[in-house]
Amino acid sequence: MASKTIENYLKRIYLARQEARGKFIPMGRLANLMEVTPGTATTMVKALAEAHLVGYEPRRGVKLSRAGEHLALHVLRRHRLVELLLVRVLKLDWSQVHEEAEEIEHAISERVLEAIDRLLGRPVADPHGDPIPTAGGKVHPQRFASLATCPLDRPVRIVRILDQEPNFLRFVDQCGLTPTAIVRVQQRDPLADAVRLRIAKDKSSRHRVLSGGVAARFLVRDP
Amino acid sequence: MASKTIENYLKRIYLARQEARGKFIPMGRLANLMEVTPGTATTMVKALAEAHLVGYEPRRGVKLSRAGEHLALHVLRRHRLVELLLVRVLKLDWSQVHEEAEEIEHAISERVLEAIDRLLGRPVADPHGDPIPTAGGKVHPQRFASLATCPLDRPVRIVRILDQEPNFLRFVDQCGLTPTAIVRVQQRDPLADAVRLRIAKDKSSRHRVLSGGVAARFLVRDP
DNA sequence: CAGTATACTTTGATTATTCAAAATTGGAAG
DNA sequence: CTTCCAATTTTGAATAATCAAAGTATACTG
Repeated sequence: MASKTIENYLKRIYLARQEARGKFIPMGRLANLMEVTPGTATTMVKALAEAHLVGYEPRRGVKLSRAGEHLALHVLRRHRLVELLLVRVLKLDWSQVHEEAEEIEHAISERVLEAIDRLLGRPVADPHGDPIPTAGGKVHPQRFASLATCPLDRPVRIVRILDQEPNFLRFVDQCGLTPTAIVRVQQRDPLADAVRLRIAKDKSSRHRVLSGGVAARFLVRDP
Repeated sequence: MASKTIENYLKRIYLARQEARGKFIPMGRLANLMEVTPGTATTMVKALAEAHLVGYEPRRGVKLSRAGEHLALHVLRRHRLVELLLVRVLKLDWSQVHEEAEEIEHAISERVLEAIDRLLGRPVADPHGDPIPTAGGKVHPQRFASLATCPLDRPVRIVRILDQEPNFLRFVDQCGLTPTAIVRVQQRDPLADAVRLRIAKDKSSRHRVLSGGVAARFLVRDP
């Protein structure tokens, strides 16, 4: 059985690979993500390599092996189904479930996982819009535009938030920029790095201005 | 924060004290319950004593301190609320939830616990009839008779099963001797160590014979 | 190409939890 | 009392995960 620590390393490596499309994750980056010293990351990764869960090349970095990716996807499945359970059944706040799930994901068996999946009706995305891997370890590849790249003056639906920071999510909630919300980007100012948008369901119908970096964290598609 | 291991030691010590009313639990007994070697139990208990969670007297045994008992009750509360969630919401099998909860109990926060408690409507007992400690750490002291001691030829309601073994619980389920079931003890034969009873809702209305030891694991009260 | 900064790896140590096996002790049996 | 046994405690060692700090390589800079 993989320990909690091993599961977390694999999950982080998987998620890091998403962002930076390069095959190898440098050790410094991993150490940062895991909040450990670089030496710890090196030691741990060498152990993971022993267990054939990752490929490791000194001074280049790590990447997941087939087995490692499979395990990472299982952890992610548990994480995301738990998040959804916490929101939909236990009515927990959207912005808090990530940290809760971070612990629970290591404690639930296949049996409980299946029960959650059944109860929720085989959902395909968690409360942040992150796709839930199947039991077989497949993820539907999403290729969405973001508020930083979608066409101007056309309504789009927010489908995913690429950030789990409670503070950020509370802000998102406040603005009404949650998944399923409909918004329209009115203007982008590259020099000011500003994206100006209007939120559909907002009674006050206020404008909102986000930086390009923040806007890029909202994935959208046609409503 | 108390580790999973510490929580388990405290929980075991608490539960062991229930059975044997003597104040101190001998180390051998604890080592057995924890499935570790005696040396391990001694080491661990000395650490717990350092942390003022137990009182330890060499060659006499351990007992919980006020703080230790408080923590033990918190763990038990988590365990039992999780069991009930698994049965009532996730529809897991009665006989399996104990082992599942054994892991999950260490992973849930106060926030999640409160959400479960609310969702379930502040329940007072888990699926086995075991009382759920309050958030403040109180347990309503139950003083029930058992099938080994209750009056003959009078209907009684099963309210609690003092055993979590999946095999035993499956058998209990099969017989229909689950909590809330109404039964009547027809006869006790001390020499044969046999308790003969009839189950009310059983269509076949069959008799059932249990040993005295097994009968004592069913707590009952007036229906 | 030499010199240095940065990123990475190694080394030596620490904490938590465990085991196996040797040492001890407290009382039971003679 | 002495002897012995069973229950404990002690000792020495192992594993997992971590850190601090020293050493090494890579790449950048002039």
